[in-house]
Parts: sequence; C-alpha cells; structure tokens
Amino acid sequence: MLTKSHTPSETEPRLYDGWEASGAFAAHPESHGAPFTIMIPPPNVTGSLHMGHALTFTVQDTLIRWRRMQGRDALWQPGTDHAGIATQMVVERLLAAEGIDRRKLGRERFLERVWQWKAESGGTITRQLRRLGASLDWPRERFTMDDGLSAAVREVFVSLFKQGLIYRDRRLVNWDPKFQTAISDLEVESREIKGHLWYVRYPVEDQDWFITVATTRPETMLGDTAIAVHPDDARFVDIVGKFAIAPLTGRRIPIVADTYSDPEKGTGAVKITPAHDFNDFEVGRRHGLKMPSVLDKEALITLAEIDADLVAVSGIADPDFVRGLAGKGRFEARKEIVEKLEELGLLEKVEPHTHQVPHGDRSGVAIEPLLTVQWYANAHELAQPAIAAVESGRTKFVPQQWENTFFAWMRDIQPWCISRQLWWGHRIPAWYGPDGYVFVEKSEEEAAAAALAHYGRAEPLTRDEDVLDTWFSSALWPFSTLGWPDKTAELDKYYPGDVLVTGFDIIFFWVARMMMMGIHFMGEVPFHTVYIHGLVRDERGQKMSKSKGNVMDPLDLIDKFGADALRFTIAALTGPGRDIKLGPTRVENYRGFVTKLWNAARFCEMNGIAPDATFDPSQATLPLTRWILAGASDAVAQATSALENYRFDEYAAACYRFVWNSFCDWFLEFAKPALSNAESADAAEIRRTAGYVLGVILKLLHPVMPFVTEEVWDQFGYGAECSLIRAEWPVPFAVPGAAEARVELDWVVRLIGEVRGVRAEMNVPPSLLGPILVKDASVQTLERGMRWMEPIGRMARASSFGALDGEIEKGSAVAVLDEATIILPLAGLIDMAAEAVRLRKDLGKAGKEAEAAAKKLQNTDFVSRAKEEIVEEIRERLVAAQADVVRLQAALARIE
RNA sequence: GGGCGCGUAGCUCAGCGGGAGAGCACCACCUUGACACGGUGGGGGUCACAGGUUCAAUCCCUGUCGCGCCCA
Repeated sequence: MLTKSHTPSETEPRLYDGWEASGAFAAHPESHGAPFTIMIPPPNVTGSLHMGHALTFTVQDTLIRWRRMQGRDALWQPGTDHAGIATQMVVERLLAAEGIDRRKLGRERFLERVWQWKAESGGTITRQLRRLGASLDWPRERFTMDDGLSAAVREVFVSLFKQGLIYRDRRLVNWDPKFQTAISDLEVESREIKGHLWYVRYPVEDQDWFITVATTRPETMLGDTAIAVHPDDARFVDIVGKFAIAPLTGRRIPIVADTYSDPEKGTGAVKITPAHDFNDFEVGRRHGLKMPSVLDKEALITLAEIDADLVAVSGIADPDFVRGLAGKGRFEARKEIVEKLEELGLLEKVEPHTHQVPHGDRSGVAIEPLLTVQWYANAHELAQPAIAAVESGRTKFVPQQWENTFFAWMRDIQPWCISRQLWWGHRIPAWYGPDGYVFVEKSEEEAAAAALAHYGRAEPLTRDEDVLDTWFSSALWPFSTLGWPDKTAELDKYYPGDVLVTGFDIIFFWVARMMMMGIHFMGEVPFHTVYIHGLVRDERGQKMSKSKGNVMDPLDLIDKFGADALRFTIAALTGPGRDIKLGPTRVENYRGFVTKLWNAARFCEMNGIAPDATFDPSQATLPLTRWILAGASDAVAQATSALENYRFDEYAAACYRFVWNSFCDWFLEFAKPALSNAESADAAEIRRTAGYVLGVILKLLHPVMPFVTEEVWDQFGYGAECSLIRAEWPVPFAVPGAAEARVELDWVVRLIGEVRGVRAEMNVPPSLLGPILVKDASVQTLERGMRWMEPIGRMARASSFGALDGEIEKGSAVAVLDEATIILPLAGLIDMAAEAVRLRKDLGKAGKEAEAAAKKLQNTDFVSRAKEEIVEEIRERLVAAQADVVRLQAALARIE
C-alpha cells in the first residue's frame, strides 16, 4: 500500500541503492544494443555539488534514462579531474595548518599527501551525485591522474611533440605570483580596479624639454626600453627617432612610431616595457627592443637584468635608489618610485583612473605578465579540423547560436600554454641532457635510449620539473576513459559519444579542447551534439556567489522537497538558451506535482487498479477509455519529440498537462462510479485502462522523476523491484474510434465548464443542485447529455439533464454551447442584473469576433490571396460567432 | 569598441506570419467519496518603441531605447 504521503527521504536512498546494486546503470559493451554515450564533463575533484551541477546532471540523467529505456546501451561515464591548482591549494592549506611548507616536505612526500587527501575527501561530489539520482556507471569511474589516463597523456604529449605540434617557447605568459605558475588566458579574469594614471616626464636627449607619458604601473619603468607614439600624431612627428632618458635608471631609450599608441589616451605617448605587458611585448618585437625583466617569480623587484646598465644622471637617475628597491614587492616599489619621481620633479600629475586588471581566478591576485620559457601546443593548427567539423555539421550545437561563440574563439585561438609550475599533475615527459638538449619520450628508459643514440654515450638526464595543464588531460577524456591508446571494446563501441552537456562558459575549455584532441587522435569528433544550457541564478536573476550570500545548496533543496521535485523544477525551467532563475518556492511548487502523482496513484490503488499485461489499447470499446488512451498516446508523442529536441521544458509541460489536466482532472473524475462499482464489463475496461495509462505515465516521467515513479511502479507490481528504470519507453499507439471519443468527451468537458462558469459567476452555491435544460440541441447532443448524466450531475452540480419543454422561463441563466442553448433555471436564486452583465460581456466577445471575421471576409485581397483553408476557417468562425450573437441577444431580451 | 542574447499577464517563461498562452502569484467560492502540496471559477496584456515588407505582423526586415552576457 502506498503511504498517505510520499516520503522522499525514505524512498530515494533505498531505490538508488537498489538500482545501483542491480547493475541498472551499467553499460554493456558486449551487448548488441546501439550505444548512447554521454561523457560527464569531469567535475573538479575538490568540488562539491552546486546548483550548476544539479542542472547539468539533471539534464544528462534525464537523457540517459530516457535513451536507456528506449533500449539503447547507455554509457554515462563518471569521474573527476585532478584540478592541478585547486587541489594543490587545498593540500597546501592543510599542510600550512600543521605548520608545514610544501617545499620543505619535498615533491614526493607532498604528492603522497595529495593522494591521501584524494582518498579521504576526493569523493564528495560523486557521493552527492547519487543524492540527485544520477545514474552513472560507477564501476567505470575514472580520475584524470589514474594510471591509464596518465598513459594517454604521455602518449599524446609525445606524439604531438614529434609532430611538431608541441614546442617550447620563450614568450610572455600570465604569471600567477601567488602560486608561482603560468596560467592560461582562460584562468584569468579582469577585475575593475580603481587605480591612478601617473604622468611621468622623460627628458628628451640633448633637448631641454620632456616628453610626458601616462602609466598605471610606474614600477615597471625600470624595464622601459622605448617610448611609442602614433606615427600619424602630428605632435610627435619631429621626435620619432630621437632618444629619451628613462628616469631612475638613466637608460637611453628610443622614441618609436607604432600604431599601438593611442593619440586619444593619456598624453598620446606611452612607455614600452616589453617584458611586463602583452601589448608592449608586441611593440618590442616589432622594433627589436631589449626585453629586460625587472620583476621575479614572486613579483618582487629584481635587478639581475638591468643592474649593469644603471647610469647616474643628475636630477634624473640614481642607481643607488634603484638598487634599494631590489627584493621589494611591486606595490611597495610603486609607492617608492612615485615618491622619488615627485622629489625629482618628474611627476607631472596624478589622475584617478579605473581600469581592468587581470587577476588569477583562483589566487585572486593581480597577474604579472612574465617572460619565461614554457611548453606550448599549437592550438591554431589543432583547431582547424575542429572548426571544420562544426562547419560541416558533424558536431552540432544546441542551441545553434553557440556555434558563433565557438567559431569566434577557435578562429583566433592563441598558442596554448600547457606547462604549469606545480607539483600536482601530469609531469611533463621531457628529459634534458647536460647541454640542454631535450628528449621527449613516454618513459625515462626511452629517454635514456634516445639520449644514448643522440650523444653516442650515456649521459645524465634531468626531467622537466613542470606538470601539464589540467585541461590537457581533460581534453582526452572522451577517449582516454575508454582505454585509449589501447584498442578496447569500449573505445570501439562508445566513441564517438552522442552528446556533451555543459554550460556556455565552458565551451572554450571542454568543448574546444575535446574537439581538438578527439579529432586529432581518434580521427572523429568526440560527440555529435553539444547541448549548451544556461546558468542557474537566484530568483531575482542574480548570479549566485558566496560573497552575495545567495548560494543555494541543492542538497538542502533535496532534503526539503525531494530530488524528484528539484529535478522536475529544473527540467520545467530549462528552456532553450536561457539562464534559469531558481528559488526554494519554485521547487516547493513543483513538489505539488510529485504529490499529485502520488495521490492519483494512491487513488488508483484504493480502487483496485492494477497492472494488466494483457491489456491492449486497440481493444478499448468505450469513449472514455478511448479518449484517455488517445490522450496518453499524444502525451507519449509530445514527450518523446520534446526530448529528441532537447526541450526539457516542453517535456515537463507535456507530462504535467497530461497527468494533471487530463488524467486527474477528468479521467479519474469520470471513472469514479465505475471504479467503485466493480461489477460491469465497462467498469473492468475502465479499470484496466487506468492501470495501463498509469503505467504509461510512470514511464514517461521516469527520466525526470525517477524516484517517485519507481516507487509507485514497484508497489503496484508493474514489474520487479527497481525495474522501471529498465522498462521500455512507450511509443505512440493507435486507438480505435479516437476521433469520435474526443468529440464526445470534449463536449462533456466543455458542457461542465460552461455550467460551472455560469453558476460561479451567478454565485450559486455548489450545495444547490439544479436541472440543466437545452434548447435547439441536436439528437446527438441530447443523447450525449443523457449518457453522461452521472458525471455532469456530480461535476456540474446538476440534478437532471434534458430538452427544454416550452419557452425559456424567466429568471434563467443561459449559455451557448455549439448549436445548443443551455438553460439553468435558477429563478429567485440569481441576480438578474448580474446575469445581464454576464450576458453582455459574452455578447460583446461574440460580437467582436463576428465583426473581425466579417471584416476579413469583406477584404477581397484577403479572400483572393490567403490560403484556402484559412479563408474557410474564418468563414466558419463567422457563422459560429453570429449564431452566438443571436442567441445571447435573445437571452438578454428575455431579461430586459 | 566588436559579438551574442533578451524585452509577451504582478512574477518566471512558452509561442514566433492568420482567433494572445502556461505555471506560479492574486481575488472569490468550496473541507464533494486520491490529493487544501487540493477543487471550481475569475480578473489581469496598445506582445519595449518607431518605421517597413505582407491580404494579414507579437512573430519577418530596419532603426531606437532598455537589460544581460561574452570578447577586446
């Protein structure tokens, strides 16, 4: 027996364990079923479940469960990535609490601690995903640092290197001074900073005047190697080619013409510090400038590359002052330099200035562009086939507009810096000989062999200290998890995958990189569809963030309302390409739907409705059963089509409408007498139909509300425990006489609606029953009314239904339904003035409708140019509206 | 500055060439034989604005305004 109310906290863990234990989530590479593959975009191993996860995994789980029910051999590949910086941070923080510094501990012991941490705490998110109901194939769980995946990383690195697609280069990188590692462009975020523009005078050589430049970063002037002006800027045309003397260092620097300088900004002249600014670096390259670094890896002033050149110039440059800055932080040095410039009279003015400053998204500190040697992947070349794959439609974006974002990024892609100065990650398989010659091989032995061949003798090799960007290994996920580079049955069957589900903010990370690597190494795209969903925001549309304090925890919502309610809410709100605004009240509202389903099922159970495998909808004989079966078939078609088109909102709405507005509101109500009176053949058919339709409902809703549907399924005995997950997804089916049944039941529904409406507007108390009389009704209408007397009586509060004998009695309320006039003799009970108001309102509506239709038909252009069926439809509309007008006028005339 | 998206009922959003829709909220009535996490009924919209195309525009085109996001 179903309990009086549904208790998600009891059913959900039990059913999840049941599914998992029975192997319901498992893929079957040995089976002949057509595969359906979703590669989970691996969440960060340090992460815990947030609303964004709840959204993306609800969508994925809905797709997976649906396809699994369709008989596909579904693989939903779980796992996490090792999150180089984030994980290293976490463990360093733990060590710091013990007063231990990572460097003192040493690399090997530090890594032991990281693995220990991973074993203890790394499973948080995978445990939480179970609460959501995610049906991942857990025994296949992978981690990007696993042996197999690490082997794939080495294989890829070595081949790309040998193909010339990975190389070392000395260029500016985004340097994170806190973590002391290079990071990628994508790990940098701009923050608006209120700073200053300092206007600094640079004496022009052999002249008695200055050129003034504005800078936001005075501390970098120690590394200035030029001043740039715009070639077309008339103000500076005479001094291009001359030299200026850099204050403080006394360095003689050229004044160059370069279009990078913007005449509109500052003074129109800019100082060029090639080693500490990306734009300046390009200017430096164009003009062959020296590129001395003046900041080190901790962003402290270093003089190593400029000390020898320091020149004392009276009133301008003072080597002792500069030497005093060595080892100081960039912001402290800035302060001292500004003071010194002021003292020397070289500071013209200071303006407040708000500008965008790049910050590390994890460290939160200002990024320092730094000239270093790093490993790069030739992303430009790898990107071309990925672009082509999207252009040709081998991979499609849903919604399609995201292709533009993808193209924009991929067509202008920069070399991908793949090395990181971290300990946690895949160590770069590169070894250096004594002369610095590099051997890139999969193992130390192979490197030694290569060195032996190269040098002709054994030489000591040292391994590159750096590790690879986490995304380098994530990019391989769609095939490395399947066993690549080995040729496995899994790889053969599940690559390429079907769909990648993710947010638009991740197109550059997973989508782009998986595409590049997948195509390069597998020769085929990793997935044929990329479904992009929006972000989860709070009720007011604000992005959720810890600082705003508006973060919702999906686990709290699951505790309060159940996973089914949360999942259904998410699905219902997931329209195409929109962010979703979600708050507890929305989940609470949709919990009402879960409860409705539960109660409907309970009602069925109480009335002895049970599954009957022998029931065949094509054998249905009654209008009522034919009608609800046809409705169920439509719901199946709608739900299936919505899922095929990734329209989770439409899928949810189709189910909601059918369950609530067809099955509960009308079918169960109509069926009540038959259900309580079990004897007749008709009653038996209705009961069997109810059992059948409930089964269809449970199947339709299972992908999005797996728990409550499974619980009902199991308790009713539709199948063994935990078997709904394996049930067959329904297909639309034929119902004999469906059209006639629809006409019949739609009429009953409309009649009840009309009568209810009139009574409610006339404030007739529901306790008071009255007859329903009809005038001008056809024989069919009369017979229909008699046939449905029982539910009409119950639902429209009618004591009888019949043709009007004689004239309409004064004091009756009147409504119009098709050809018939419906009369509710309520003399003395209703306010005739109110009835007149109501009739005038209806008359106004009908009149307007008739007028609009007539006007259209008078337009000869419309009649001659519009499609025939449209014209015909308008004609019918006109006739119907005119008939309504006539009868409403007559009714009104009787009152007045 | 470039690009993308959005402006439809109080709120959240569907619809996207031919009668303005849903859910929630609101108001009124109803404890009727599963469900008050319920039932019934109702009010509420110059579909941002201005032009254009069309027999017909919320829907297509152009522009304006407002909002959001991404890139520089």
